[in-house]
Amino acid sequence: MESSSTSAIVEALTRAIVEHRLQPGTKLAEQKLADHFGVSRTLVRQALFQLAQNRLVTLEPARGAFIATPSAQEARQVFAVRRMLETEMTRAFVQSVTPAKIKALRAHVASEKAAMDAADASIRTELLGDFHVRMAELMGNEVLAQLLGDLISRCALITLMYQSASAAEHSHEEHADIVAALAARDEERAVQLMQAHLEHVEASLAFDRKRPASDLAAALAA
Amino acid sequence: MESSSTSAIVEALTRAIVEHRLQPGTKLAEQKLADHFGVSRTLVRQALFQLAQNRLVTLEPARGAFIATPSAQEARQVFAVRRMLETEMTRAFVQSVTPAKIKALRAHVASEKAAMDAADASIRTELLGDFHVRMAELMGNEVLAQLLGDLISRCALITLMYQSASAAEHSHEEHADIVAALAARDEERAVQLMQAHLEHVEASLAFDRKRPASDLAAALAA
DNA sequence: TAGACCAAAAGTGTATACACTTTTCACCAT
DNA sequence: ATGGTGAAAAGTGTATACACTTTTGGTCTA
Repeated sequence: MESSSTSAIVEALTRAIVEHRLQPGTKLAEQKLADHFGVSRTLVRQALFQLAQNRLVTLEPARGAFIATPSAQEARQVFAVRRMLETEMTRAFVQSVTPAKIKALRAHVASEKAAMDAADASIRTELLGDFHVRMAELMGNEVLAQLLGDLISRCALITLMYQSASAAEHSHEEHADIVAALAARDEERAVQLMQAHLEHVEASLAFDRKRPASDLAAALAA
Repeated sequence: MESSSTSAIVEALTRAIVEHRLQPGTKLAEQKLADHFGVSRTLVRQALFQLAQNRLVTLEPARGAFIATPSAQEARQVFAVRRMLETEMTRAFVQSVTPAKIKALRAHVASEKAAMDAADASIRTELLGDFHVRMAELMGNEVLAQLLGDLISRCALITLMYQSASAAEHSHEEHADIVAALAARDEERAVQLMQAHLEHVEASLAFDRKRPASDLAAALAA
């Protein structure tokens, strides 16, 4: 079990969704995916089930799988959970901070800075999300890292659906500020900055959008 | 898709695991499960995949599915995440407390009290876990409720593996104290009590156990 | 022209088939 | 007795088959 083929499909589709190559609402026809990946529908179905559990895909009985279209309410709930989790994660991080961890975070923020200038939006989004996952990983808590990773994947989908024109692209600077507070072991300031950061990201969303479904073959070809 | 058969199997197995009728490490043979539920292996496999994502089951390639045996490290990580999440959940609960919500929690604590005296241990465990899920549900945040539900299922498995003779069975009283603090809108006290409660539960575990695998057919017959 | 209706096409849901891997166990050698 | 060997049995991994549902698209009717 735990076929590598299945997880390869899950990863390919997750990337396509998180990198915004597949629009919410897009139908994921099993046979088309099977043809594309060169496997049978069996493996595709397993992958779709898994994605449905991650809430990136919605399964409608007898109708098929679609890229999820999270409601504004669900979006707010996801952000509320992130605030809860990351507030306390930040506190715990300060308690167990080391020079090596700060160095790792600074390195990540540096790579964000590099991506800011040149690369395309999808890579930026991915790196900005990874900052939070990296914090969790550095705490050595895999359960936390996995959980937060899932939430942040959902956030990528939410961002795609509701991002406003002036999306908060000062996230990178806020990350840098958070790292500075962590390095100074200033717990209250770090928590404050993290909460403000998450509120900014959420506030930058415009909960009144609609976007067209995208072309399956074209998105996966990339 | 999203067959009701599959979710029925998931629920039956989850209950069997959480209620301690299936011991960690027990092999879950696909054909035996298929025969028991009167379906084909296809549906059983879907259910096992889903349970693997919930971390109640471990899939070993070409060897099959087994009831998960969470390590002591994983157990501590799960509890650490619960503390993070529930600390902030408690704060938010106080912020949005209403008489109706307090009433609902009191009703739950009352049903715990009733179960304490008579019923068997598995029902007690289930009710004690449900208290935390109920809090999440009352906050109207389904994302939070689902997440916490998953974590608490894992805790049930952990409790099974590592519970000591003198398991903290004053959880019920601690729940009552928490509700009292919530009703008084005493945020700091409520948070304090919740953190202490989770620490007590974790502290009651003996991280040095081993238990035998259980008999599949007998456990599911119940 | 617009709408209802129905058959064909496409797609999903479950079972089954088959290849390949792991486990079991009888048999043999030491 | 003990430990290794190999074939049979059991079990998993993937593909395919088939029943049933939804969608499509054309035709008929008002």
